[in-house]
Amino acid sequence: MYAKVIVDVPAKQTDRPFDYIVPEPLRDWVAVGSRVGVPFGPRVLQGFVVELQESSDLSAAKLKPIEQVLDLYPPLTPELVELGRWLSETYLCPYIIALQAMVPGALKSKYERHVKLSGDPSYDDGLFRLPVYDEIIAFVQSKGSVELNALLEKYRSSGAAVKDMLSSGTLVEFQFIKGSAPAKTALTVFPPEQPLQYVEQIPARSPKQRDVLHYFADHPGPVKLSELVAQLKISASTVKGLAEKGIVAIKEVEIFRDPYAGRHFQKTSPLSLTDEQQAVFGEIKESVADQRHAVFLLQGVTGSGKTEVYLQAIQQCLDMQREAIVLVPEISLTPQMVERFKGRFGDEVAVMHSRLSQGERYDEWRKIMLKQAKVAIGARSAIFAPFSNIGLIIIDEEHETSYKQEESPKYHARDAAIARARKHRAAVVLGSATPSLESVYRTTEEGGYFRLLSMKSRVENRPLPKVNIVDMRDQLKAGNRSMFSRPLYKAIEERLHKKEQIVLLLNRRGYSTFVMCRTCGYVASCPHCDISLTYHQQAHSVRCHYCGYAEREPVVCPSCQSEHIRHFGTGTQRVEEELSKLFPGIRVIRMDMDTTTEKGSHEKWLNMFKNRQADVLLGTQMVAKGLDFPYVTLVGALAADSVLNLPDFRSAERTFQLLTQVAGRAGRHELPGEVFVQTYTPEHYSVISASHHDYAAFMREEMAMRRTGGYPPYCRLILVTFSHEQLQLLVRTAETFVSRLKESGRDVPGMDVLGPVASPLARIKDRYRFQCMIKYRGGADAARLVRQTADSLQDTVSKHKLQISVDVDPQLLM
DNA sequence: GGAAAAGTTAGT
DNA sequence: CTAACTTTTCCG
Repeated sequence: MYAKVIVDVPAKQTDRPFDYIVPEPLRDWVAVGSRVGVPFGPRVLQGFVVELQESSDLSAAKLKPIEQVLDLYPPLTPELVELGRWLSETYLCPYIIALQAMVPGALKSKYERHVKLSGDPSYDDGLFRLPVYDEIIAFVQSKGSVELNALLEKYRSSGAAVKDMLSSGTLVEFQFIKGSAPAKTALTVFPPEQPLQYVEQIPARSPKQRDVLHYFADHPGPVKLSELVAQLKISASTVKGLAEKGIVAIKEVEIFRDPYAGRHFQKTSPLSLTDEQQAVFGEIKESVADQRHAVFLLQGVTGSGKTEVYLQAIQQCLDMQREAIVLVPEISLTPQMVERFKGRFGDEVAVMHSRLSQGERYDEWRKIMLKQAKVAIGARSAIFAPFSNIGLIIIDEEHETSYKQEESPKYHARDAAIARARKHRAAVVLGSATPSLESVYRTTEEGGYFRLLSMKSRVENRPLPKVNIVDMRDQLKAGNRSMFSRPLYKAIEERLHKKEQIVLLLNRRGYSTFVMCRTCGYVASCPHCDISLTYHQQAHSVRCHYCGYAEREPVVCPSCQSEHIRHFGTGTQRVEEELSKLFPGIRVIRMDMDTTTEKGSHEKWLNMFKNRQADVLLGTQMVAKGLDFPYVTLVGALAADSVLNLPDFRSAERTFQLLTQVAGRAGRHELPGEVFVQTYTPEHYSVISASHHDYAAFMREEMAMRRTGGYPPYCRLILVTFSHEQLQLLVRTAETFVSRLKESGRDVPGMDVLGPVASPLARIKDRYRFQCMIKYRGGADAARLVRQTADSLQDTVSKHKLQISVDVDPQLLM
């Protein structure tokens, strides 16, 4: 038997399968999707089996056997191996990168290079040697074997000596692939069938052992040793005594780290649906029942009860003995959300998100693998949950940009979901209050086969909150220079008085704090990137968001020596300061990157707010999503249009979505809500239609703009970014690329190559960046042409370490 | 990606 | 002529 293997070298030349012999003893272990260790050139690499065959076209002399199988079960299903192929072709990345992206981080290849003494004392040949040789030998001997990097680190100045000893054979190198992530095990006690019949055998001087038997009489079934010891306040040796008598058995049993251990989820039952919900559910249910592939775009206003529809649709799917995947944006995967799913489906739910430790994430993934979970809920990468019989995929807040991965493979979870659903004949539900234009377009006749479902009213017919637009130019004219307009100030005052709660949104983008000199206008900027440095209060430092460069906050201007240099901008910290100045004694919870990095902090703050231990929840984007607190009656967007001024054709869409989302946080329960939107552009259609909760009006305007401007969804985009330290070479290569692509795309109708131009982020980490945009329509195979053209520049790329990055369907045009 | 092989250059 | 350095090739 022979296996085709994709090896772990993400390069053009190795981006193809290599044949290996499957040795007899490994036959039962090697399958499509297995992770294996294979000899490749001079070393052993990790790889994935993508095909098995009876014969190979290669001569027997060239073939080598697979060295090891790395996991008990293949970490990828054949379907996922195929999906990986699709990812690599659609998003133009090496196959191995796509395959790696689908397995949990714990299984990413880790190679360790170790050295040990060869045992052949050839160094003792009487020749003079530096004393450091003997030191190294003694060190390696004492440890048995040492990791090469550690050794080089320890004897940093004697790297040559280590190298010399390796080449002379005194030291030998061996490397290994760090095996599969170790499953955690626990000692577990297995009781006999009739515990009480053994009580007689226990001598009276061992009362504790009798206690154990009585315990098992009440609680049949195995139990963790540690738990038993804690519950009965006995020592482990007591149980061991029983085991030695052969009455109980103690075995190592694999356990899952349960990130939600010790928490009880209130079991919930299906709520009764409103007519609107019922209608929507009916459609989805029918498609799930028929096992027919379909994509539903569910447009439901905030608070219309989309989640309940999801829950019942999942139930339907489980009843069909099929599995379901639920994707939610990372920041709305709150404990509240998890609770709703665990409450309905209990242990059948696996939760995957970035705040879990690597081990926890691995265990959740394995629950799916071992068919212990039927529902996977998680952020973007949960779309790769290794299920084999998917009936339903739900993508909540489908318009969220976080569904697009910014690193290779630059996939969009929505499209990956559809690709998977087709193979499984599964239904896809894309839910949002503000669906993306791309998805809406695909519900139209010219755009695709999506079916539009909508829910226009909130549950129990609660009204949507009243939205007030505040023109900040008027505030300025009236002499109010604070970041709180008069109307918002009054509203805050009133809520404080009534002991109701307030959510304040400050869109950080474009408003991060920077350091500027008021005398000469100097702005502290990164020496390696074309971007200004961001001020961080705790460390009194300024930092670069792109390369991590940091320096102390300057006290005098480096340019003109003036002392009038200070930090500017409206960060959340400053809003917090101003709030406490304006409203002494106000209790503010600030949620931003600085306060939510610690594990569990996110949850802690939200719980505090929920328990009304604070009056105001102040934050960036993350306060706009999915939160649901009954006492919130006021929402303020402090700088609603900060996104609007960004040079991105999606800025109006983003503004509309953000305002609609944040407005939806108010008045979700008995108390009515009110919203204030502060803006310098009150006449903009995105602001106006958001204030009227008028999605249709916004959609009409924006679609028209996109059509005239020639932007998605009326065409598709590919963004190609080139980067290199030398500007000249960079520009020359980018120009060559563009002219070659134009040449080969000459006969492709509707394909347009723009640029090259300097990237909006013109330099990052000392590398200049140029980009070119490809617009195309319909099924034109633009991606293939781009790949061919990029490949034709391969020599320049590898010779000068020039980087070409291709982003199909980019979300950020940076 | 990394080592070996092939090709190129410079130094006596 | 070869050692040192660079480029190319290939890995199953």
